[in-house]
Amino acid sequence: MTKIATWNVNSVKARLPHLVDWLKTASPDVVLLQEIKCVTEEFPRLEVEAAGYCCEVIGQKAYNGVAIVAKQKISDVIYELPGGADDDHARYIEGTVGDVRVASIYLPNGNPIDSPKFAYKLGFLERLRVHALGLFASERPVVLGGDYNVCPTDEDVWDVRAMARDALVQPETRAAFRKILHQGWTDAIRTLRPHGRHYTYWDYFQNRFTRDHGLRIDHLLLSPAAADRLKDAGIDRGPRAKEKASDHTPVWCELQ
DNA sequence: ATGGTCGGGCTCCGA
Repeated sequence: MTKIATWNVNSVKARLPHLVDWLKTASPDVVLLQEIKCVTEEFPRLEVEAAGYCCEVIGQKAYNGVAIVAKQKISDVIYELPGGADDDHARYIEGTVGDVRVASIYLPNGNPIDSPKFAYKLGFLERLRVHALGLFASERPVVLGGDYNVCPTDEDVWDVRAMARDALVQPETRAAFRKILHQGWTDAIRTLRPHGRHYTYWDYFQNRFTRDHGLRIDHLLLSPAAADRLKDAGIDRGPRAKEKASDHTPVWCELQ
């Protein structure tokens, strides 16, 4: 059994105790991290290795940054999403662990929707669609995990009215996400829990977590070869309940 | 009713 998780940690340095703790208690084989918020050289490699994990990292100063953390060695790594000639954001890393190709994706937030940030988000989704097509065609087990900053349906939003102007729920955003899904990818959480509210993110404001006013924006997309092996998936709210928590919590799946 | 709270890096940006 292989357990693969995605977690936007909102600063890997601020979250290091929580991360190491979760590696020990949840014992995932692979964790796809987003928003590490440090340059590559400052990633806490020694502490993660001491917990029994390898890491591959692409960071930048202050913002963004993604990593793959795995018990086994990580090979054939690429450190950016192809097709972004003038894109210097550290938002994509992809590598092979065992026989599974995994990607850690930090999709642009895209707010406000009348700014260039929204166009950048839609452009990134289109680049991801093109790249995902190649991964899909490989017929390998592939897991595209990350903070997609997309609420696929209204059921993934605690308050549709409050979010109406938000980039995470716009029809264009959802259409671009669906275009990827429709290649044949399986949304691990929605497949195992077709109904109900299963949030992965709660804003720091207004005690949103304790009131379960959240969003489902962190996703694990599985290629058919991976989906055939899907045994379980879940959202571990434990880390979000802690003091000094990230605003996101880990989402995981188990492949046989 | 456009607030509220984080993290990073340095007086404000991004989420």
